[in-house]
Amino acid sequence: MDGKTPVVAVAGPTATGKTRLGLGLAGKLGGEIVSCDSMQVYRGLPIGTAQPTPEELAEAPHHLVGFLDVDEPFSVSDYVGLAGRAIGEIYARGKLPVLVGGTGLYARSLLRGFSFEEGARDEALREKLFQEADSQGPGALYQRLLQADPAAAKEIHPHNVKRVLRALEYCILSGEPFSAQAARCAKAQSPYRFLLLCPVYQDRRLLYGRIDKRVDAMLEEGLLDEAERFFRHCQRAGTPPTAAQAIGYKELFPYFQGEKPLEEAVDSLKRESRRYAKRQMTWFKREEGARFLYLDGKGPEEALDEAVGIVEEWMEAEGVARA
RNA sequence: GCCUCUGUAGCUCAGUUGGUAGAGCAGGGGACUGAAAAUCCCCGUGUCAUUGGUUCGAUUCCGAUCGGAGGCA
Repeated sequence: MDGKTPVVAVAGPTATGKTRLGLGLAGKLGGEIVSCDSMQVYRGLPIGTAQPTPEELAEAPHHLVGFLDVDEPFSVSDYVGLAGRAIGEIYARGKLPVLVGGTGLYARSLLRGFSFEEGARDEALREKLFQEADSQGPGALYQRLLQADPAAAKEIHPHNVKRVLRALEYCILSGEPFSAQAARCAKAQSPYRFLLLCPVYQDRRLLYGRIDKRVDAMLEEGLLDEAERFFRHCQRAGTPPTAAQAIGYKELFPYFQGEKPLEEAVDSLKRESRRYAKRQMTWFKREEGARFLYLDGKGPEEALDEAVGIVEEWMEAEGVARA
């Protein structure tokens, strides 16, 4: 047994009951929750980002939920730093860190130990490159990347401006090819011994049914008010906050602008949630070492019992002491 | 009851001057290293309503039948 910090992660598509599952595990195993969600970090958006309710927050200590102002920038590298610190502190307290959330990139970067150096990001440069893409077309940026880092260019589709731009930004700022960083990360040693539990439905219709129901529930809880308040805020703000691209807000904005009837906006919100869940499944399917927990036909109790069984077995095998 | 229009992919429709068909949306698959709830890539066989006829050949033309929409008295 090495001395790495143990982490139990519950990561998977939306609306599969990750929050309840994580809380159940934390309760039975003496854990604290570390969120792994790029949108739940923000304050003031509890309904649309599906943050744990106040009751749920009171059930176990939570970290990285609703702590950031919506106008603050946030990124994977911030996440990995903060989550890593939280996990260390929890373990030092003799508790089990339980990671819960659906942002695949965050989970992978944290768990696999990707490193992010200071200064490899520059808002002004990004803006400049973006304008270049805008005026000369996306092909021009891609040509530049082809020069700077052919290996990275090969991996990125020319139309994917965001990723072409980021790769180029990295090359310019760090003085090394973007692909060199990727190669380093591929060899990175994880600072944790972790169990990645991924709750999923094999029958897609079950998941989609849950998503539709959850959106309706959000609306009943007051999503419209929350989104409209955020909409006003975005109108006042200069640069649009990251959370303005979150599902649950961006689909409702056209309604507030009077461009779309509510019913249509809600339909598109449900559709986007379904597509998001699909993308998440694609991500976690190829995530190394993911242990799937199939939920079809199971109630929350049954799912939790199964999860506890899997985690206990893992703790035993890894020699992780119970809190 | 009569007249006109209409019946093609899950939905909305295009099309074939007769050689068995294609778009949008929905849906499916995939990628993913500092915006990731973002961004990007790939995927279209369906008794052309049913049934007779004309024809070498009909989804396409003609008739009947059954749906749907509108009009007339």
